[in-house]
Amino acid sequence: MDHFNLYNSLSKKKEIFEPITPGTVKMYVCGPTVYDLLHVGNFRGLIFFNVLRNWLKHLGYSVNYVYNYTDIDDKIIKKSKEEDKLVSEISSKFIQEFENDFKLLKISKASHNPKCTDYINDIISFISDLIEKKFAYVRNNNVFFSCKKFSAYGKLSGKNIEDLISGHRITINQDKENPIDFVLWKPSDHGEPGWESPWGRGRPGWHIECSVMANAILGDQIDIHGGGMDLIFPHHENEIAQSESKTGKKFAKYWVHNNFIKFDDQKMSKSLGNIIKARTFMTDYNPEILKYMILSVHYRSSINFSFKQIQQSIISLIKIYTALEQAQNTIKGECNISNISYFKEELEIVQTSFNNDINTPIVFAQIFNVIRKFNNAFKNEKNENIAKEFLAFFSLVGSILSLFSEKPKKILFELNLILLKEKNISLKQIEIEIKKRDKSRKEKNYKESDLIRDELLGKGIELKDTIDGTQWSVKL
RNA sequence: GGUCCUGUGGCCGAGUGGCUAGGCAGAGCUCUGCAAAAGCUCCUACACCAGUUCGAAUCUGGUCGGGACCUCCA
Repeated sequence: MDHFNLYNSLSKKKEIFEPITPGTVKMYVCGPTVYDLLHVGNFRGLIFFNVLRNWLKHLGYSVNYVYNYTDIDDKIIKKSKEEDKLVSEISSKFIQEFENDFKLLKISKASHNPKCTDYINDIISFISDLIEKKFAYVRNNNVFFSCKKFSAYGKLSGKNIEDLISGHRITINQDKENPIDFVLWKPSDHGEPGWESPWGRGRPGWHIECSVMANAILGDQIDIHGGGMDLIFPHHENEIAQSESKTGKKFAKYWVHNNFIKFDDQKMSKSLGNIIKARTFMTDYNPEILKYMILSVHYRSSINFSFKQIQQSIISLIKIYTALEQAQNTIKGECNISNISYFKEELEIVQTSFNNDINTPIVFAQIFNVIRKFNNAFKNEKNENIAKEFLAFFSLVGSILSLFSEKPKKILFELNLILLKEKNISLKQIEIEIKKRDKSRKEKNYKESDLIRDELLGKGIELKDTIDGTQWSVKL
């Protein structure tokens, strides 16, 4: 695939990617509502869209990437009441917490991280414009968007207005002309945060902020708009309605949506209590594992997290870093190879796969092919050039995936420690046993040394004798 | 009820008309004091039924199963 093909939720097809303005890409991804720590699901989008951005940059585009914070919302207000704190205290706390989590991922930041409350004036003038153009109406200090005025309503989600009205699941609001109309501005009660507006003191509705911030920072038309697939309706549908009604232009050229993370085959949800916070995951396991797991499945398929899957990912990462360590140990001096020839074929497939709607599972398949090829070449002699090319391959692919930049020795130890947690043995015990065994081996008392090794193996610990001494690893 | 997605080997997971990824697990071999790592080899599947086609996991129709959205949600 010579061109970059990207699946567009709007056309439900892969399309050749061509930005509106040649050479530059404007990308907006809906960020979190900041009222709690984020879960791994939120991070799936973040990790995927980072790869998309990296790939676009690799293709030579200059990318303007906006990832927003929704810092005014009913959920934040609810939390502020529960905790008797200011809304701004809650939101700034969780923005900070998010940024702390984000740093652990070691991926580069978006170009902009706008906050909704910094754009209240823009929101007010955006809404005023919609009222002027008769797409919105005022009722009792509320402003509603009139969906039937926007004839293309439903084009993203494939819904039609009649079906939505006949559905029983829409809350009837007396002020609405039509049950499916949605609120652009609503009044704030005493004690709730609010801003003066032509419609009284109030705050923005649920969808307007993304339209406004995208417009303020990126302009009337953007190339890529992304988010989780549950945002398709109503959030993104409503964004289209607002933005296109205001500007009369097509809002986003490509709509890109990532699928969900399930846990033990169930959608993560608060009611089921199976939410995994990103921080918990990264503390219990490792950010590298999170990135690896998320990218090892195509972004439009759902992923299932389970303990077994996590273990498998750890094993795969150990395999990768073991080879990286081998290569790094082989080369002397700098590794500054720009031309990869030994792994040319695999690299081409990698590029084709990224071009094919960011098909990361195929990229991983190539990574393992490259590892096998490298190990094969190293069976007989240690060829420094191949090691350098191997590292160059990983440096290139790793920079797009934002993976594989850890120090092998360090992460291999950490990964094994994670696996060790599930075993009934401590690191200290293992070290003592290894010393005992070394002594026996030096005395050529192999019967004794094998006994020690077999006992450890029985507990799930494998020993391997290397030139650097005996090392241990966890066997599943 | 409406709209849409999906069903691949023991497990995970790509592939969307012929060449049949990759990982984990399992078996055998090479290497090694014995192991491990690594390599080689094997295990080779596409829910079911019909149709289109020289040829289908891949297209079409139907059946059955799983899931999402329609309500805040990544």
